Amino acid sequence: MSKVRVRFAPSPTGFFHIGSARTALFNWLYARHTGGTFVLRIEDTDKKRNTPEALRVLLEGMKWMGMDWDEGPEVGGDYGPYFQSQRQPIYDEYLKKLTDAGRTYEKDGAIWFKLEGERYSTYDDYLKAEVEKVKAAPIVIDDEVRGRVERAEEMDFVLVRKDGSPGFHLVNVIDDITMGITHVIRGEDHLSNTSKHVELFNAFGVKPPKFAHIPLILKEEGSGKMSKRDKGALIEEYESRGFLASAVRNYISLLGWNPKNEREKIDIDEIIELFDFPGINKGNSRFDEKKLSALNAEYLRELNIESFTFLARPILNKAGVVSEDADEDYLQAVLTLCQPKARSLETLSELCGYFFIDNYAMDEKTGVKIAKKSDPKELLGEVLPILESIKSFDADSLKSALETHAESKDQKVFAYFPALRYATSGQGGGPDLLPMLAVMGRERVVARIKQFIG
RNA sequence: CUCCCGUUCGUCUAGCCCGGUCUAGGACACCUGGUUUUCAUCCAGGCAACAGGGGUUCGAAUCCCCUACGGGAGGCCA
Repeated sequence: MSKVRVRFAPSPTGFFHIGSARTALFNWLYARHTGGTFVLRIEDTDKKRNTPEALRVLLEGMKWMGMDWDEGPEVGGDYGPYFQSQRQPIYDEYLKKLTDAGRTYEKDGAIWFKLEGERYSTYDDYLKAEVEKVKAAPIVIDDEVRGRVERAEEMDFVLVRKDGSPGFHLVNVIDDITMGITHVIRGEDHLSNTSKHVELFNAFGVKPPKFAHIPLILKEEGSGKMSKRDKGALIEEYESRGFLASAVRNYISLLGWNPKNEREKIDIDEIIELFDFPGINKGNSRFDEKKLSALNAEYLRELNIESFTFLARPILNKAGVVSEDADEDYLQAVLTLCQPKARSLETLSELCGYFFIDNYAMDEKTGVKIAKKSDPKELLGEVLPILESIKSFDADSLKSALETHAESKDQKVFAYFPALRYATSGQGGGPDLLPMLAVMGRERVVARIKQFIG
């Protein structure tokens, strides 16, 4: 059996779309699973849209997701060039084969592919015109995902546009032939195009590769497939929002594929091991950011504190919560407390911002709730001297000192907790209170309580 | 308009190929309870689906047909 060669052939548009990312991912996974080769080919024939910046976005998105390519831009390979814009001589050569075989003709300045079969003229409601159709023999493909699919082309199609540029169907097939592609894994939106492609493979006298048409990702709300403008459609957006690449990759691998072992959080090595065509679903799937977030939160919590700090720092910088030269030890101490509570890096500044800034917001609901039970100022007034005078400002010392005081007042120590938390953080919830106060430090805690009491 | 593909809880899905073990399993979300000083943690429980109809069969989520619905493709976009 020949070695698997798959390709991801995006057209740089300036965005890295989640659907493209998943197509890339499935190709990459299949290559890694089979020990094959993953080729990255750039379909940059549309000169207007294909800027260096657009290419950069694409390559960075690939790298962020951890999808490395064995052949393509930056790495080269034996089947190049890997930019369609540089492959014109190859297209000319292959087009000539078709022309020599009598399978092309010119019309309206463009070059068309000539189907074989009986021709007839008919009115087409979609084209709103009288057109020539062909009774071509049906093309049968044995799709790795869908099984047998039969479809007959009924109209000649354009090979070369009248401006001289080669069309998608032509270049796609020629590139797959010349790059030795063995498996074409792509979105189901190409399933109907496959009969055109197989016609071309046949005309070239080349055995077509295997096809695997994967289901589409539907937009979260409304109908239709996910498109650039839809919420959550862009990979770079997840990156900037602080999602973990491993979580995004894990989530989208589960959109249309299933490991059948009832587990959902799976590391990439295991996904590679399990990934194969039989696990790919036929039905389209709808994107669900909540589920992505849940998975992301799981990944986030199991990060070691160094990695967590490394990722959190720029996010907190950006939110204006932590300065560039913030104290590393304090930052890490705070994050150690916050990490188990974190659901996303995106909301981290809301979760732990008060550790760093003094003008934190006071949550009104919590304020009302606390005031109902007791007078927080009175409670805080009682414990303030203790906090000011305690020898060591650590969690254990605070605990025993506060307990002793509470007993003297015939109170439970917990009676003081809500007010302490609220005064020092403005919130009703957060990390364990005593360690939290210890990390904040005496100076900060005392100042905040004084400020609160007024 | 034509052709192609699909349809299991709100969502992602297991089960379907090789019909009985499915009073349809898991996960996210949601609800309830527990733990906890609190909470966006953790634990337990709950709600909730085989699109509809016809067949085949002793028996169908599983096989066949029809309908409905969803998605995609078809104009020199890829």
